[in-house]
Amino acid sequence: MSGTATLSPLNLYQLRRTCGTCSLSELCLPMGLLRSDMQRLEELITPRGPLNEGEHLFRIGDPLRVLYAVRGGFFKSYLVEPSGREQVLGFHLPGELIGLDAIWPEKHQCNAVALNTASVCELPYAQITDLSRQVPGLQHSMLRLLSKELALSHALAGDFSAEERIAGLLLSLSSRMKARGYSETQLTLSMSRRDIANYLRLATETVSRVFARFEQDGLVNVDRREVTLRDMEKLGKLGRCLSIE
Amino acid sequence: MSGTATLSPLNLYQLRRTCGTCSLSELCLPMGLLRSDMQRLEELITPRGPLNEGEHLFRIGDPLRVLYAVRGGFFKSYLVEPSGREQVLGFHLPGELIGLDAIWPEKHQCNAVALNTASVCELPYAQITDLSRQVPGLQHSMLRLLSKELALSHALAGDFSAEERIAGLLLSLSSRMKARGYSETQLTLSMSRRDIANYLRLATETVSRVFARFEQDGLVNVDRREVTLRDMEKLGKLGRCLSIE
DNA sequence: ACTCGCAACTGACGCAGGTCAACGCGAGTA
DNA sequence: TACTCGCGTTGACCTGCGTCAGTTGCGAGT
Repeated sequence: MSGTATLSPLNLYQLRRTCGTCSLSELCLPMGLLRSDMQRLEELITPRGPLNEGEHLFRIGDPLRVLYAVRGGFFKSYLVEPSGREQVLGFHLPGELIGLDAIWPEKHQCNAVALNTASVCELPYAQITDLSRQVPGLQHSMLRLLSKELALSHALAGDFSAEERIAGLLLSLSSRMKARGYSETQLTLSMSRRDIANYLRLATETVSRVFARFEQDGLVNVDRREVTLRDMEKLGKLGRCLSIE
Repeated sequence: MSGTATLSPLNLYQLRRTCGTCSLSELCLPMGLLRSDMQRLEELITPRGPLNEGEHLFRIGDPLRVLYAVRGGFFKSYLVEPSGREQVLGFHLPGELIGLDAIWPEKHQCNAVALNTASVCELPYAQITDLSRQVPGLQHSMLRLLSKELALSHALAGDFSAEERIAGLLLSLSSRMKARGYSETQLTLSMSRRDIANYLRLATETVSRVFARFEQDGLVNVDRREVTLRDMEKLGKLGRCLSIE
């Protein structure tokens, strides 16, 4: 469990509040900024947390006041259709920005909720865009992040089989965890089977069955929410199309 | 056919090349800009056309040099999966921007092709972002357009039945045509059944069958690519979730 | 008028994955 | 220990849509 230590609530307060010393700065909004520009960004940022599991960052219709950068913990974003059905849009790891889809029309288009104990940085939207006018790199970062999210959403939209979707999700989580310094083969899923199924547009039963089949075929080991990726090559063949980043 | 006259090649050259007098300016990138700012934007823009049906604007991997604003005609964007399968990402009407998903990583992520004779405005990306630093409204427009595309992509990702998807597409086209001054009930589909099917993640046969069923139930009249929407209310009930804008 | 080619339509059939129901299991609670 | 509650798993069954194959109809070229 030492691998996930910095995600635990105990350590949240030990994280420095400056981007300059934040281990996530190379993944997050300040990515690639000059030191001096990064300092100007830091002044706008307010840390917030800890949030408990199930606590919401924002809800559909809330006015866009701040964007959020995940600092620790996992989030999911989801929308609620008129029918009442939920639709999970994504899972958000430390270093990732949440709320970008609210820029038009300045209201949040989805809900965002913590999947476990978590903390974030608040980035006041108006001030960030002001600053981004003076700091070209920042402007580009914003556009880049939005553009990337769009590409991801496009990739997910294709019609893939249940196995491809699940392999894709596992690979995506794996590479994102690796980029954050964790093991790329030992994953702890923070989300329920229902969230996974909903995100991938499958039934929870199908997720269970595919996990079981993957285990039988030696692709993974699954123990509740602990997953070990055993055959990255085969997983890669299955999930290639779906793993951006 | 007079309703679609301004989309025909003959009239392309009669369109003024300035945003200020372009009938699309309220839908397009310059939306909401001051007159003086709009003029600065105009100076960056190069008109291009006519493009013939099947001619590509750009292809996957092309470096991002310019963004394109559709001036006349229809485009589709699509990507090609490693397996060789095509995946239609969207249809683009006059006034809409194409190429936004190339901002990260500065290479086009998809192909864009004219569905009929068409023309565009070229917006040099580097200069647009430079200008957007001085013109806050422009920066916001860029973010807004990207954010909107993201919301649309999210909406399309849900698991909807074939009927809901097709109703949603018809409604989306209807409202977008209406915003451009055309009839909201008389549509001329510029895309083939295969493109529609591919875009909606269905089989072409399913599209045929749903069109037939809709016609039988009095929701629409279909004659090849001419579609008349007859019962907007029922269509709305079916497709509500899918029609953003 | 004829063929050729392609887009669109239709019917028969099969299957991936959804639905429904039963059950196991761990975590709380008392 | 027993009782509940939610999550996850498994099996039996069902169905919407994909696949395949065949037909129709329009436009272009000769």
